[in-house]
Amino acid sequence: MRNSERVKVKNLLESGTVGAEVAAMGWVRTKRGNKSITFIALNDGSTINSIQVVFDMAVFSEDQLKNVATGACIAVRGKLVESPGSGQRVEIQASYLEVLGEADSATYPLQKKGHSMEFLREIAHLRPRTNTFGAVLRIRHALAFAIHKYFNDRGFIYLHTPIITGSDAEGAGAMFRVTTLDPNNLPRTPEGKIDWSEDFFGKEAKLTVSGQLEAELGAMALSEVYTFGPTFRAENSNTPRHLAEFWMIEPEMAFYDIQDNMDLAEDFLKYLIRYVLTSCADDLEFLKKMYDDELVSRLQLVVDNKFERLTYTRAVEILEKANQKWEFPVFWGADLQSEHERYLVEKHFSKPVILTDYPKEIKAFYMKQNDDGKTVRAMDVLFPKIGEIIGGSQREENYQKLLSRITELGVPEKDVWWYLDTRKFGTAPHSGFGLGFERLVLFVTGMSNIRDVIPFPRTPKNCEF
RNA sequence: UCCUCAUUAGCUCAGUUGGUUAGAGCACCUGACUGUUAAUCAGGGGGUCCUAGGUUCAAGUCCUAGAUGAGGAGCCA
Repeated sequence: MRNSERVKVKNLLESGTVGAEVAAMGWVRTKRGNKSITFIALNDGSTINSIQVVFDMAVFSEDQLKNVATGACIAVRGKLVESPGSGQRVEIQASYLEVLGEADSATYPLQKKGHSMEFLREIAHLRPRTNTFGAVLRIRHALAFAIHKYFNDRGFIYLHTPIITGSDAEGAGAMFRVTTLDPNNLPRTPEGKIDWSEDFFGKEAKLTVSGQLEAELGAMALSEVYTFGPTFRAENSNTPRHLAEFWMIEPEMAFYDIQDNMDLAEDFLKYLIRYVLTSCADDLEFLKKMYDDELVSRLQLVVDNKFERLTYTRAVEILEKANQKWEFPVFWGADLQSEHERYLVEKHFSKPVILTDYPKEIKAFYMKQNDDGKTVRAMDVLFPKIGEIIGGSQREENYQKLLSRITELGVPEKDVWWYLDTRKFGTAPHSGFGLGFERLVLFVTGMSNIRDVIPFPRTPKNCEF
């Protein structure tokens, strides 16, 4: 059977004409039956739902169906009929069966019954075949598509920033080294240090931790740009919210101040969630039923409410007055801890919160300094359950102020001369933010571990598949 | 990286104050059943109790170290 004959399961279930001769291909989820009739639930990933294929054992032999067990891949042809059973609108009355790939039922690891997420991580090559991962991966795709659509519809240019970087100044954490040198035979300088001039790029190279600095270069020409690509952090983070390799979206906009930046971030997040609510309703309903009863209402909460905007200073006042014991003390100048952020979002305001104007000491060198000399125009968007989902700021566009901050923090000027150049030649007020893609998928799917919202997670001590 | 917990059949787990031959459900195999919905019913096979030491007449159970996993924290997106 050829693909041209095949109809996707989603189309058969939603709009298949009763009485039509149809063909389908997919993987067997379950088989049940007796000597006279066999039922197979067939899934091709086009939807969470499987189509029921009915085999009349007067037409098919037991031998033909013997090796068609959970996990096998088959092609079937038959008549689409109204289902007398209660679980589905239509089913295929099979007249032809082709086994494309058997799956030995004694050794195939996936069963009809539930598996733990930990076990499924060990078989990440097969877990897309489960209902849960099918739903998560379809939602992940929908979000990725919606991100491009949102920006494209608003005239943003998709800018491909480098994955390998020679700059160590991004300041967002430990980096992975990229080298072609033989670790057992490293070239040395006369002083005995490693001679990086002998390496592939003639200098030390790393995997990027952020495309922001390059995105700013794009914004200084194209006005509005965004990046959407892989990002790497070599931190030894072992939490349900961190990956060593993850995807990040970083819009960067000329002429936007911090208010414009917040407006964009809020509108963007609401658009994405609304998109999934309407286009992935089946998958969300499944995840809600299986894992998280409040999933849809939590998404609706974000879409329906104006995000609360307040300054860091005001937030510290609220936390100091809160009748609550903190593991970490709250005072002006301290970085806010998870417990503080969660209190603001989940207890005090009960909706997403945007905090602005943080002390400059706890934020990056490129953020625009306020006139008070103490704070910078940073903004963090905090969400229920997962905490910080977006971090951004208005950027410092004044050459002298940026240079003095760089000097204060000891960033080598030779590493960022090109970044400083944008402030020398035609500088402009501009802003941007970073959104961790998997954090967004985590929030939208209600999964509890970030390793379960990316097909092949990379974490400390884990690089299989 | 720190703290806590866990590791027993393919999967999920039970296993009492240390004591005879380590159990259950599901999965798998065999059989029954003329429309099932994670089908049902009957029977069967299946174990390096994470690893290495130690205590003891006796260790799945107690002690030490390690490995792996999870949760919390930090770092952050």
